[in-house]
Amino acid sequence: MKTSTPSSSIEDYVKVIYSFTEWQRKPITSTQLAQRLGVANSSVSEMVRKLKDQGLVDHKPYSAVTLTSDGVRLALSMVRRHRLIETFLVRELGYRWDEVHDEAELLEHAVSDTFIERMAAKLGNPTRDPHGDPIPAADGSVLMPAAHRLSELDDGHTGRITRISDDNPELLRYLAAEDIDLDAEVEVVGRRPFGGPMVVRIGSAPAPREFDFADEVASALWVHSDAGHAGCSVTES
Amino acid sequence: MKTSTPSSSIEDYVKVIYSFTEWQRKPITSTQLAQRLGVANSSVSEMVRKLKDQGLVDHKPYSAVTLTSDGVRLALSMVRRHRLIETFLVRELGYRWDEVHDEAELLEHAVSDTFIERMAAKLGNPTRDPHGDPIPAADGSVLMPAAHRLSELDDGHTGRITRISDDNPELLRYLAAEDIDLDAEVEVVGRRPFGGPMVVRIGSAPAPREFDFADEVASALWVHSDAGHAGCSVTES
DNA sequence: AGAAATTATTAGGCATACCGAAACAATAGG
DNA sequence: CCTATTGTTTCGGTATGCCTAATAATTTCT
Ligand SMILES: [Mn+2]
Ligand SMILES: [Mn+2]
Ligand SMILES: [Mn+2]
Ligand SMILES: [Mn+2]
Repeated sequence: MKTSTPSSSIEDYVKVIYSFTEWQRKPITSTQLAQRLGVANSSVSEMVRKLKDQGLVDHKPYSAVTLTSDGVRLALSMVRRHRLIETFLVRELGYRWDEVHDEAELLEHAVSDTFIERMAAKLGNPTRDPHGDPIPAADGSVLMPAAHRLSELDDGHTGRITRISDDNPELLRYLAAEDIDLDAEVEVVGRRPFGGPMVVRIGSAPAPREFDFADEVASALWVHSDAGHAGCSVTES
Repeated sequence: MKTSTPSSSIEDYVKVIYSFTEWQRKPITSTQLAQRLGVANSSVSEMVRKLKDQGLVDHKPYSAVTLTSDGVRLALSMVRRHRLIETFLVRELGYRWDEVHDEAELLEHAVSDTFIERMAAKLGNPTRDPHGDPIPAADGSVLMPAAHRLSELDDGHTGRITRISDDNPELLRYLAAEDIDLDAEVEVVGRRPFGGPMVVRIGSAPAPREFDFADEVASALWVHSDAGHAGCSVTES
């Protein structure tokens, strides 16, 4: 069926469906969609039917929702918008990285393509946002950094922070207060016994600092391995 | 009745009601509101009832619509938003003055107060937008420049362009192409006979240029009289 | 003043996007 | 394997904001 100009709700649905599989593996279910969007399950069922009618998703009743190629195209364009706006807010308007998400969530639906492309040009066509998420290019190509959750790395592993999950603003404020930012060096020192926090060394040679990270922190940080230092125990099933 | 957070439709209605009286005298009627908003008269009747319920307008059936003090407050905040965004688009993103209106019309509803105030600070708290319209301050105070339509000035009158009505993008493009901008010096040379165009000299001493302005152009340009050069024939009834 | 034209309001509907409750599938446990 | 729980969809209904057509008030013209 016809696509016309998608409503902002449609745009958000598609963006959430895409984002769910960006760093995970499995496609999203109705309930997960509902949770992420903050709407009732019944609303999702209705909207998914609409998305399917418009050729944006594939869906068989009672199973997960996946994007069609049209859906991916729309999602990438929304993700690009969102992340460019976040970058702009930080670089040009002095926002902190914990403040940008909600603003971008609304602006992404309101600005024109012209606005986006002029903004991108002004920013020098950045390829990642303030949280390290990759910004898809205008042609839809994405450069996904190879990264793993800090929480899943073996003891002794070293690397740099590539991405920080942006869905908990409080966590972002904590990290900012501790002066932990993208590209910081990290080393897994070890783990406290009985499922306790992870001990991590952060910072370069002169002044490395040690932190005890609760699992919520360690699994929000994504690490790119140092060159030359081989993989880790994470397996992609 | 309660005000909650006004919808973007409500914001547009209030803004249009305010703007109508900004450079004119009489309050707006239902039909004029409908024309400006591009909706049916019946839609206006319904929305005006809603605006009245929310305490934003005064209205007696079959008569014009006026803003309450709450309505004025909301309108000024929307006008401030709109004009700051226009200024930002021109100064920071390289938009031309005929391109900014539509973009601002959507953005004004989507950005936060924080965004507006950081933008204003970055721009140095400008007091007029790219078309010369005054930007209300955050506290609601407005500095209206004393200006009259060029079309209503007597022959021989001189002054500077203070404002250019922004509701015809084509006219704005024409003026830009002729290099006519805010603050340009103007002198009314005379009028061609039988309701013909107005002859106007524009530009400073070294290279003044003469133009024949159709009434649509002459009434879109607003002029602030030169200091020391007394009034004109316009009377405020 | 009375009829005609204009302007405004009301009535009845439509589209979008949400909700809670009810009905229906799928999976998990005993 | 059959039932209980969980997940998903369907049903009926709400709130906005828009429309056209019908009606009502006001203004204008003769
Ligand atoms: Mn959004
Ligand atoms: Mn982000
Ligand atoms: Mn608007
Ligand atoms: Mn303007």
